[in-house]
Amino acid sequence: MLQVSVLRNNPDWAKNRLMLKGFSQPELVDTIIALDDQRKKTQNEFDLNQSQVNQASKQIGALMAKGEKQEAEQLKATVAQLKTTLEPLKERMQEIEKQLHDTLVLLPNLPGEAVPAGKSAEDNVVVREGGISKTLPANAAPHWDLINQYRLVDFETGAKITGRGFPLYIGKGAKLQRSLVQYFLDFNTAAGYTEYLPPFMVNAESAFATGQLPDKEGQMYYMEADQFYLIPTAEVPVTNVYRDTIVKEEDLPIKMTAYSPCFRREAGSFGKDVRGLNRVHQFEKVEIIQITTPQMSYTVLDEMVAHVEQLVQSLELPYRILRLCGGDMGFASAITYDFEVFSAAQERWLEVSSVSNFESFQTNRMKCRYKDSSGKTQLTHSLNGSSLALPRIMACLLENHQTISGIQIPAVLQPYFGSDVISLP
RNA sequence: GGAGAGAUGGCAGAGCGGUCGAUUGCGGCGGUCUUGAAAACCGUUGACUGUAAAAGGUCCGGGGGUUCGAAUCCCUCUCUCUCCGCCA
Repeated sequence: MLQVSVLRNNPDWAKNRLMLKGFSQPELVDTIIALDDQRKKTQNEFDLNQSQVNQASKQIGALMAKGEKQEAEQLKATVAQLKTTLEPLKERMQEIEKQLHDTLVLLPNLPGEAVPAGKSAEDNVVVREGGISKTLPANAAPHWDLINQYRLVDFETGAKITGRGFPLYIGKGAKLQRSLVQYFLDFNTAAGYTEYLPPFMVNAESAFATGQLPDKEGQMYYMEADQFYLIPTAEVPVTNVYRDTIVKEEDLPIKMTAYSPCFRREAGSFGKDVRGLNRVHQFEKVEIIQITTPQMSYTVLDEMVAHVEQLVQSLELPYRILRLCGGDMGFASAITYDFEVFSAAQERWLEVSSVSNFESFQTNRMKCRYKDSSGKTQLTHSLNGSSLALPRIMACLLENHQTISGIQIPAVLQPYFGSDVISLP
């Protein structure tokens, strides 16, 4: 949620930024400022009245104590009179505040100055490429075939148990998932991230705080009976650890990591994009999250990008890093870097990580603040990134590391996986 | 699922209809003392809103009510703890 003060300070600039993100109603900025003006005015009127009521009530108390009943009764009548104007003012104020909030919540975060203009994925900017490209055997197969050959994932049985997009991992496939999770968590904790294992369902407050509500309501699975949402990412429960808190400046940055399954309805997706492990309703992911001061957040962003890059490199995969253009960014983000790994057998890039700085967009919703050196309370900045999302990493591992004699396991994973190759059954 | 107890500032914990935004202790910050530190002593220390700065307003788990006046009384919801039941 944007701060009204930011919009007030420079409405035209804010509108331009919103348009860069492809937001279709920049005029809402003016609506918000007008509502805020009304709010202030009404608040002022209300406060004035309330102040009189408060004073009179005190006097009544004093008069009663002295036993001057007559005067007290007179004052009571005055208060009753005042209250007839107070009530409608209060109602009006609540109404305006609700309108203001409901409108404010519709605005996406403003993209930072470094964000390139553009509408879709084609306009993203490649920041750099790296990693190892291997020459594949002549009969190289896409992962959905490899999965069958090596008996790693059974989509049909998953569909029988639940539905399409709920993969059933089997044997070495299941173990590879577990190995990756373990490895990623160890890699993150070694870099100073504290490991969390969060609840996999959240309430509406938490989903609102990180920006999933009201924007992405339809993308989440919802438990009607208990009013819980299945998490689309560990970002939601873990960032909410610090909802409604004031942290000490010396405790920043706060670094957290968590594994979780992620549940996404992905309503409306279809075609070859969803083939195999490319897009599923339930997948595993390890996430990194940081809460920092505004001054540090862009340094921290670079650090997180470097961290994820090392992780991708260690898996011996060819990758590239993109800076997303305004139109391709998420609702809550101020700047996002995507990591894509080249899937040789599919001849396409697959997104495996997304690292974003949310600045104060989430923390303003969450009321996560800190006291700066001058003693003033200020909003913190929040950032997060995947390190990493498993299904596509698995897809790329299988495709890029396939050889005639089996799937080679990267050296860093071997201690976790317990062998250096997956052979045909 | 059933019964009971509770929810107050960073923490602990008073407060039982007016003088309570809230006693006190701990912690934090500033100072005195000290070569320095500790101890002791003195002062200071909630959030939000509002303003040029004030004043003013709101907040004692959430929501509603009674009253001129509510942290205090009533209703309701949520959560925590204890006991019982069920269960991995």
